[in-house]
Amino acid sequence: MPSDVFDDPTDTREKILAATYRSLNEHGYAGLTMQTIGDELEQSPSLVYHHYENKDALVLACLEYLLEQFESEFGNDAVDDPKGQLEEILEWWFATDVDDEWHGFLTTILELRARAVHDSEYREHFTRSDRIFKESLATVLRAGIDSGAFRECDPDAIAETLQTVFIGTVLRRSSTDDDEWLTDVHAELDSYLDSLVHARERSQ
Amino acid sequence: MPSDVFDDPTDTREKILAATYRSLNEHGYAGLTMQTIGDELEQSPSLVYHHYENKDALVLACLEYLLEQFESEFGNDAVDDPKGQLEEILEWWFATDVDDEWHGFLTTILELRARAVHDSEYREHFTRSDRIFKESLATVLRAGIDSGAFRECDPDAIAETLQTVFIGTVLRRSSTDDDEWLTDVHAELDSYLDSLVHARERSQ
DNA sequence: TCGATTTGATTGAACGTTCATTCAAAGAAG
DNA sequence: CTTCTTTGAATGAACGTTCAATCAAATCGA
Repeated sequence: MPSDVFDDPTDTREKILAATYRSLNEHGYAGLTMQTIGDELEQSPSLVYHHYENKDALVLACLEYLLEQFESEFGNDAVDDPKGQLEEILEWWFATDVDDEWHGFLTTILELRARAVHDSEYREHFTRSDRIFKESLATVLRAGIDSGAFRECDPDAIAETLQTVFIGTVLRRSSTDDDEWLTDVHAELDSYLDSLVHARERSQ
Repeated sequence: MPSDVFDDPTDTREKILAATYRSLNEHGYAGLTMQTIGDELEQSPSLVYHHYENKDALVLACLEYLLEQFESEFGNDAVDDPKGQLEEILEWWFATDVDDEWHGFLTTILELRARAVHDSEYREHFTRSDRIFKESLATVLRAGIDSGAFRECDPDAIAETLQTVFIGTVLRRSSTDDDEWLTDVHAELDSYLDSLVHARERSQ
């Protein structure tokens, strides 16, 4: 996702969101000041106040924008190859050699998630975004069950589980220097899916 | 763990750590000021500087203290009932009606973990603490394999996976308003352990 | 068409606050 | 008296936010 987002923002509001995102990426939330946003924007920090109420409103708007982007990209359209799609998602998630843009994106979102702990506006956002993301996973699973690629299982429970693992993975990757456990977890998750989700050989 | 920690700190340094922990719990890292620590301590903020270099050194010392506490409590002593112990850990983790002290503790640690994203000192701490915690889980698993309660499986990989799920769970709980997914994830994790870790009926 | 007027965008300077940190001096203990 | 502990006041930097002042473009009236 990170690539195409904010690629050619035409209007000022969008430019500001882009600058906010870049600034967030570079300095993290703790290092995010109206000044760095202004620098990134190559315009005065005061300009931002002409378009957004205050700093938090700005960051929330940025978050909202990214979510909309996700929705329009991965919005639940028809799933043609559930098994392949699930594998693809896992590959994506566990890729170790992934370019830093994607990892930076995840880390940025993660840092904002930490703010949700003590800020209800952020919490509401992530409650919603988790629901959307989970639904997106569950859709793939349901399609697989319908097509016989997956056995009769609880798509919602599995989607929630996958999401929890994903989130845990992102957090661990961003907050430790180790990476070796990644392949272990990936392998275990494959085993889990193999034995509980993927249809048994020649059962359909 | 939260209960007994900092229960009767005798010397000043420990009192300061206790006050830091309480302040962290109440206001979160973002709201942590030398002033609130002083208030909690019922002494002047300047006193803290007589004992600790600066704010970050203090928070890191606090984190370190909590980790030592964990090590001395759950340090790898002999495991007598691996299966029961594993279940106990899971119950603990997924308990929804848990008193807020435990949840507050996890949330506090989590918030500090978010700092690790942009601060290598914190990152080093969590790298180490993850390793310790994982080893603690792996010890239980290894004991189970030796005793025949668990089948031949990769204890390290499973421990890493469990830990990833745990961390993901804590993060999701602390950053969203939902809780329903908790039981789903717990159930899936049980299935996973049942089919891949627990020994088959009457196999030993 | 051309000047006047409004509107929105943009800026730089300034304000007020919060906070970590320092330090000289007071207090307590032995 | 000396040493360690503790304090209150002061410092200085960082930062979010405000605002009066420009400026360009659009709108309008005649």
